[in-house]
Amino acid sequence: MARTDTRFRQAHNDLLATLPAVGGQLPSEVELATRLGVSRTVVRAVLAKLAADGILQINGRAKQVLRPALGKDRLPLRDDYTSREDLEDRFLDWVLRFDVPAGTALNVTRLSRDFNVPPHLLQEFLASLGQSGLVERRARGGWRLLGFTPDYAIELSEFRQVLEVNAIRTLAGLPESHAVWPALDAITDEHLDLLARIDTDFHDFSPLDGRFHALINSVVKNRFVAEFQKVISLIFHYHYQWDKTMERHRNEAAIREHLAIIKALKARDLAGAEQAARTHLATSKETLLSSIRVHHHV
Amino acid sequence: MARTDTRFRQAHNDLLATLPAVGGQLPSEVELATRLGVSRTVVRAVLAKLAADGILQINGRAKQVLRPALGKDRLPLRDDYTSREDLEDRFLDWVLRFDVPAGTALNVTRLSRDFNVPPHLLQEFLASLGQSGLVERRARGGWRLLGFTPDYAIELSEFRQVLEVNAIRTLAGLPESHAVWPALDAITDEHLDLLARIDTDFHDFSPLDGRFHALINSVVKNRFVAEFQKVISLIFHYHYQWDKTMERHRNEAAIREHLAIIKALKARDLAGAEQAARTHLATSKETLLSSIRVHHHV
DNA sequence: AGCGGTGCTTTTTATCATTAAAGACACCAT
DNA sequence: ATGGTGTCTTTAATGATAAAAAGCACCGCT
Repeated sequence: MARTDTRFRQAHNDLLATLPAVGGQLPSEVELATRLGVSRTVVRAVLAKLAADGILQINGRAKQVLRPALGKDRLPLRDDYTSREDLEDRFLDWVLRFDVPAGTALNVTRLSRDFNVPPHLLQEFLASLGQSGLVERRARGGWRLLGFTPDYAIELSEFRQVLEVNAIRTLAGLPESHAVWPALDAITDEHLDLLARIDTDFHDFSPLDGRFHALINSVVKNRFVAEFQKVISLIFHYHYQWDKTMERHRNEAAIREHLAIIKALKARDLAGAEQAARTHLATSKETLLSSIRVHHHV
Repeated sequence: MARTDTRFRQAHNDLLATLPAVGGQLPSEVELATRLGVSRTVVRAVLAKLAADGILQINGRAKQVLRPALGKDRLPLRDDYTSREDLEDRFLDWVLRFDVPAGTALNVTRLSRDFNVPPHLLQEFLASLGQSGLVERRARGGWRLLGFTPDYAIELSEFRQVLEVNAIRTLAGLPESHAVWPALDAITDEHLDLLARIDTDFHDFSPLDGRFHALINSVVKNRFVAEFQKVISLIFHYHYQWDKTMERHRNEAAIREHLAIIKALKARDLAGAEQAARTHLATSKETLLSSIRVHHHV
């Protein structure tokens, strides 16, 4: 058919929930529209419905409440579609977790059913993934999953290294007054804190790692870098989630590598910092690769 | 309605064009499908149509030609939609050339009419542009053009510099036997050749520039780099097309900068090559920026 | 009995008509 | 004059639908 009337139903229920007492008046359509966050068209449809249900009496600009709203006046909402972000998460989860072989043809209909989104949005989502190289348009219809292969992981890691080493260089050249320095101090403390309780809390490392790399990269103000950083952190983050081998040991080592980078940066030792960063990124790359290999051999 | 039957019509006409003489036989459906590049379903539809038109007599696997094909047997084709590549070109052309202000809301219906593509494909195209930062999804429907602003150009140039300096570093470390060295020699000659006839042929520089940068970047085998290289060269290339100020002088200077980079590379002078590359990229950036400014003030 | 072939069915995708929603404009009432 | 409503136009999301692809089963010929 056509667009869903979710918007209308939502506004309808929202208005019912905040209805004035019997005999009270409702404000103008424009104000209601602002309040409910919808267009006047929707507001008018809701008002018409309420009038038809005998809840309101509408007469020009007078909108008097005739009776209180009952439970059965509420309009049922269909369970909502998955949001764009959820979709991204769930799709990556599917690709990375279930080890979908490279080259698999993607079935838009099936996926959209599984992920509970209109096919339309899935299509758009796949198109937006195009640039990340995980997925490809087939010549005559449909999509092909290129997959999260070792090749892919290597190239992603190398690209990450280029970006991050560049960030380190930029950072090392920043003046003392720059906000990044106190932020580095703060995150150093967080690292030391976690290190002290690493035996029990090593799971806390993943978010800290994310914030550390985000901080480093934040000094490069560039929309392209930022865009890629999103893909990168997404993928690395996902792998942290399910590669449990040697997790405690790995995380402790990574914390020490982070601290080495920070130490060199604070000493304004560009060469040292760059070297430390390369070491750390190489470790990350190996971790990522080994987790793929382990996964592939399960 | 539904899918267009362009595929069917095309196959129909193609088959007519290669029809054997009267009395001859057609090969199997599978073979025809391969030959025409379509599925068997389409082939069968075509054969049925030809039988209905009295051109073929079909009897089990015998497909005999009854009469030659006439001009009026050909099915008319609707003028075809714009291809994906054309769309990309035309869209960028529109954005860059007509100086669409940043923040403009894009009208999918109108654009799809103007560009002669189904709205559907335009949607997909806009989604795929998402990553390049030129366009953004609005909260409740529609798209917004973020536009090709000076900010955008600066960040693009900086990103380009990060990638290309990295390529230069990689290149300088390659062994003598690597194929890039003879390729560099060859492109050096092309530069010298163009330099000799620069007064008349300065228009030939743009493609040469494209090939030079592509060669430099070709040593980095990375799908993410390659992806971005496409965006970058597209945009720089577009600007070359219509910024005619000082074109001859600019191009001559650029050729000399290219030669300086090559010279340093061949001397394995990494620092020198990097410096020369930075200089050249800075010039490029200025050119791009000034062409935007000029354009904005027209 | 095997294999090249066809008949038929089942998916799956691209397109389009339809409807919800947004926005614009003109007019009305106070 | 200003805040409001009535009405119309435009636009985008959605589901129905037709085209194409892919799969399955069987047939006939050697």
